[in-house]
Amino acid sequence: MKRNRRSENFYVPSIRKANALAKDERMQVFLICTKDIKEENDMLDMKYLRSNFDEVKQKLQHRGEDLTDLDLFEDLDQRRRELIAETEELKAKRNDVSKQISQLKKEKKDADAMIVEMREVGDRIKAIDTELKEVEERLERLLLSIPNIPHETTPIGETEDDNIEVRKWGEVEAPDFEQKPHWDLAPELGMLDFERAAKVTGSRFVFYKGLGARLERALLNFMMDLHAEEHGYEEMLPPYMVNRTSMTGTGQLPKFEEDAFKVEDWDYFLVPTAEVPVTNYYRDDILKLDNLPQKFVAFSASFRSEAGSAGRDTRGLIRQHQFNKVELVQFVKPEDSYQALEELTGHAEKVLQLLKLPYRVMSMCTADLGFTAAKKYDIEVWMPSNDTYREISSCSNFEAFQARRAGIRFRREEKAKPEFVHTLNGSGLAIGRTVAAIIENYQQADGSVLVPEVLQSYMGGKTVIK
RNA sequence: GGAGAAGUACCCAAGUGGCUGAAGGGGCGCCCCUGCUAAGGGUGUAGGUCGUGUAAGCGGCGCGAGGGUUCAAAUCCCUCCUUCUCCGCCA
Repeated sequence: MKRNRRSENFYVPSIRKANALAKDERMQVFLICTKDIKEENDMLDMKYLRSNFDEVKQKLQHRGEDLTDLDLFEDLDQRRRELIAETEELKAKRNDVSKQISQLKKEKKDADAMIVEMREVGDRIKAIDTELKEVEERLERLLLSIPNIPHETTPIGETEDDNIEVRKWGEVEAPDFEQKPHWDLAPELGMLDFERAAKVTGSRFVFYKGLGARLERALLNFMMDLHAEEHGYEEMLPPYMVNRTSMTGTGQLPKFEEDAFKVEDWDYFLVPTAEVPVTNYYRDDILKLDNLPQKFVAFSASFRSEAGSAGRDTRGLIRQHQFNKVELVQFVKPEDSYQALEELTGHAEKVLQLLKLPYRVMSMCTADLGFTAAKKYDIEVWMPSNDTYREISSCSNFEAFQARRAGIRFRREEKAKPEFVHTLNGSGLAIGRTVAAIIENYQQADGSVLVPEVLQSYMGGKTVIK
């Protein structure tokens, strides 16, 4: 019988397993496992959870999540270890006796009694392993459903109103004419066409055209250049579809499958953000210390089902099913991650500063943190049509949460034990929302839109769109 | 899409049921010899993870992945994944 019926390596096999299942069995697996996730990644370290159970539980309470399942942990964990002890004892015996059988056979002696005995042992091992597998799957599901633990500097709160403004940049000036929302102005200027996109695809899609398309492309190039050349990120263009294991690695799955677009007949998903492919780039890798930090800037389209957002931001570029985004991703040593978060946030802010768009930075409270982050800053740009600030970037430190799920580690020294890296990411920025902000903030009384100075060279010298 | 071939440790690679709980090279570490130096000799070299233990250690697992046959699987069977070659189709 195959010996590795359970996970010898707690992180690695799960990835392979999922990939192995990815193609021909995918239909079947999808049917069976959608609600029955078999990933063997865990979210919180089991040993850590075991010895700090009450503390973890208390910290998670601020997130307002249902934690009743968490109480199952201790029982499952104990049962798992009992079963392991049992099966391993039997396997040790089998290994030992098999050697004796081999020896007897070589000497042409009778080994039938031993063989009969081992047959029984084999059956018992099989039975125990079956139960063990079941227990481990339940444990996995449990661990995968536990959100990250908030950092101590994350404000404790119950709603988004408890988010804290960290800083504000730029002056918001009310002009002496009535500003049009971008969804009115841009179609008038021939930059965007929502109606035809609705015809061609459906709601929450858009055609960019003329100088609108040019502006989007200018922003994309401007942002990529800034981060690659000034901020030290390596440029990357990732796949727009990823497999289930990747989505699980970064924490979009198993809990939030309804938010993603799934490719029919494939166990692939359209990326909701470049974070997924870029972070999973190093899945199951052990990085060398010299290679840390690793910083990537990636452009991709992002696809979101916006399930549960029906009726919100129905007009304009703010909430589309598909939007372009430049994403910053970092892999860093644990002790550097909070400084890295400040830097990364600063890199995203820099874009708005150069575009001269007013913004503020909010520290997300425990209730608004999302499933995966330990700490998160949202950068919100001034949006005249809403008469308020709107999120244009989200910068998070996941600490080891994603690294643990995805098996991304590093070694401090040649022979040292691998440790989990910390991962971070942030939009730098969401391009569609930036276009909206520019159109609204840069519009003139005559209905034209000025081109921000830093973009003019990317726009073939154009200074105004009219 | 059709037809073939292959996946073994950092790399190359041997290996068709028990002496392989993985030969042999290369590389790398250490030691020695020699100042004939694009040289010679010796020696060491799974990594990881899980369980157990204060620890040293002990034990389980490991040959792309998953499953099966067997007392026993890198080795036999099934399924899948990936890579390569040829044909077809195609941005």
